Amino acid sequence: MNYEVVIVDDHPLFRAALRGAVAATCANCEFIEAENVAGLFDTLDEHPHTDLLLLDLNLPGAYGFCALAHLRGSHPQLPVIVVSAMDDLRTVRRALALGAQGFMSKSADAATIGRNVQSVLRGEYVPPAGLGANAETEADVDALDLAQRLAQLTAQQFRVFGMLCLGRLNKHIAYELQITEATVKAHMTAILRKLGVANRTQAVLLAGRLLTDPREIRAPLEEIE
Amino acid sequence: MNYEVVIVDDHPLFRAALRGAVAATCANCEFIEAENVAGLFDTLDEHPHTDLLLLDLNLPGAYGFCALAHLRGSHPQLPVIVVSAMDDLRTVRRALALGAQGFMSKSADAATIGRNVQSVLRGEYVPPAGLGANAETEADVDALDLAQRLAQLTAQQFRVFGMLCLGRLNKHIAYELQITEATVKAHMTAILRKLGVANRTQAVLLAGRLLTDPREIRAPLEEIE
DNA sequence: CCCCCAATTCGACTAAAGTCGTAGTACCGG
DNA sequence: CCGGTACTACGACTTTAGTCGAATTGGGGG
Repeated sequence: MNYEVVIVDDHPLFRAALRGAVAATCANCEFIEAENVAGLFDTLDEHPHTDLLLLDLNLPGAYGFCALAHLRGSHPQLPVIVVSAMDDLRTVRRALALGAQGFMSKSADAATIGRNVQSVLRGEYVPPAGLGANAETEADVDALDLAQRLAQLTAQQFRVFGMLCLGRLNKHIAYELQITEATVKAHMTAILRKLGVANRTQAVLLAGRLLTDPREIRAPLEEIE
Repeated sequence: MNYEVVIVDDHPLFRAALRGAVAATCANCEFIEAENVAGLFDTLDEHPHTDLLLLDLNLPGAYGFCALAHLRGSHPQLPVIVVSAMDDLRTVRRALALGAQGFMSKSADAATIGRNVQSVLRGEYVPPAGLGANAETEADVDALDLAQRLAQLTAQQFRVFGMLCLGRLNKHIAYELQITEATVKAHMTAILRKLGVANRTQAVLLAGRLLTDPREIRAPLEEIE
């Protein structure tokens, strides 16, 4: 069969490697590539019948998780496999919580990659082996909680939320979605409620915590004085 | 001339070495030393006319970045040179983003250190030489540009910006700073101009790109009154 | 078939955010 | 002493954000 596979990564070499690994197990695959989030959505507009998306999380601007959230709204049916250099438990959980059908470390070998892609193309759900074995740290719970709040959003609300994360005005969001500003505001109210925040600024801050590199978290703050 | 220079580092030997390197180019410098963040703020209270602070980032507990953020609020006009064992690009640009006037690697030689200190004492902005030389990616230039925009903020504007990054309303910021909401809005307008963005949501997004984890800047700024 | 529920949409209203002009103050060089 | 400059502060407007109530649509059960 003929599959359309979109690959998003900012490193041309890695895109090529990924393409090679998938092609080895899928002779008739057609590949489309993008190197950033903007390019990704352009590509999806041009190829509405994409069968699979391989998404790197560490894109320029670090909007990987936001893009994933946005995808849930704009292309709910499109299976996504997250390909990330960071493969710690927290990152994996957040990616899966945001609706990724699969997760692969960048250090995975070609055979594993090909196998996972095949599985997802068949409609399977492919979390990495070993997930669920480890105990949850407090940070994990926090991130999961956040992701689950995001998961409550409806499709349209996800689209609004995605543009909110780009700093757009309600007016612009309304124009993009072909609806009235009043409607955008209504969605915004629902989003704020579901995320448990008071205004759009706090919503963006909350989204920023999803983009946070867990390894960077430093010690608590009381002892400063 | 007589400069008061505060040196903060937890290793006595390194403090001595730093003192020697600076003294070689600044005969009349008076040195005050502290070995942790608490000692730093005590010292600054006792010596309110300090001309320069040499701050190690790798203090016990890794509160270096927190301290830097706190300093911008409590002692906005005090020039700070960050001295760090970690001199990767990410660390450098975060330090500069938080308002450091200079950055030196701990592996720098005495002559370089003395020269940089002299430059900063003259009011110059001294990012490390390596930053311009080996940092050619678009993201790096972007980050430096953003850091310099942040450095344009006045003391009061920085306080407002800090609370903005907590998601506070203008009303609350006004209450905290003991000024009118109208004044907060005026500061906000200036902040948005200097950062080159259109509204507070975009300002928060911009901050998120520089300060990977907003929680690091959060606490110190909360303690400013 | 009808009812219920959820999603989407919108208009009218209130609250918050942001702009513009202006004024006081402190500081610096001539 | 005086003019320029930068920071801070505020009031009056205009624009944007957010809430509330309500109408519409498109499915599932009973």
